[in-house]
Amino acid sequence: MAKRALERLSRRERQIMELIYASGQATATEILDRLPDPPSYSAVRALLRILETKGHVRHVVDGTRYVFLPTVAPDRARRSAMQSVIHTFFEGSPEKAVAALLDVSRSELSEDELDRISRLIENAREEGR
Amino acid sequence: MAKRALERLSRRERQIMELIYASGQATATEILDRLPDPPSYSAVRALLRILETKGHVRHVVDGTRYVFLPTVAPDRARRSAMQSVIHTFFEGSPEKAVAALLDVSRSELSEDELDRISRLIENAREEGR
DNA sequence: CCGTGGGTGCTAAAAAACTAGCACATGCTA
DNA sequence: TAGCATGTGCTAGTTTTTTAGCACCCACGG
Repeated sequence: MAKRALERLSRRERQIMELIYASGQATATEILDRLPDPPSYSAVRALLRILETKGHVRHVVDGTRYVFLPTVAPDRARRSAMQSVIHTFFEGSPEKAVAALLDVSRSELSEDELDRISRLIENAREEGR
Repeated sequence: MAKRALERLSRRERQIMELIYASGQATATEILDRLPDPPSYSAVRALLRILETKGHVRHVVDGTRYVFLPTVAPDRARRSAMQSVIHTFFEGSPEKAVAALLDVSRSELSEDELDRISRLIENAREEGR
């Protein structure tokens, strides 16, 4: 699969991929429900078929339905998404990205989470040595 | 401007917006140079005109050329991008996002930067109290 | 003061994306 | 077991996107 594959998708394709990434997996119906300006059910299925042909998703059969999954491992997808945001919006600076991240989610972060995040940074520091 | 506006853009429009966000501003020529599968110069200009009509960019005149800028303040755009990534790829968990972020950019982070990041977290902690 | 290089706007047409609807399969239940 | 609900594949058509090319404008150097 080509790098930065998300960049090359059409609008709908991308919307669908994001939903699938967000849920880990999804059926046509679920996707239809969550899609903004929802098209027809048929249209969603057609898009899914295209995405499958292009290699972005695969499906497994669950009873009578198809459940669609990303072909790229979640872990890889995440890193690649994060990298891409850092590059596009933060001039490649992880520091600025962390700042924005904390800012955006300040209210939802508990003490515990902040602790764990601190620890992550400590680890990074160790490994840098 | 509607929220999550990036979601609604066509493929080329999105590619162009990302380039403009990444550079802060850009001319048609610059965009053409950086666009993957570059179209014609004319095509880029047409897209820019559309983006301007839709309110995503504005231009200022620089000598004889147009320089295009995002209409959304960089700061807002950044937060919104970060929020969106957290939601789509990290199940809404800032902690997981930070982990990935550190992971991805481990090699580029200096001691100093790590220090500054630690301080950001301390601040967040204070404010939480 | 004319030609050239580098701009711009606009339009028409090609290409790609998107969509609806039909035909068919399967499981369930009255 | 017939009917219904819920699936799927496919095709053809519409709509949107993307594109090239033409007409024009201005600055500048010879």
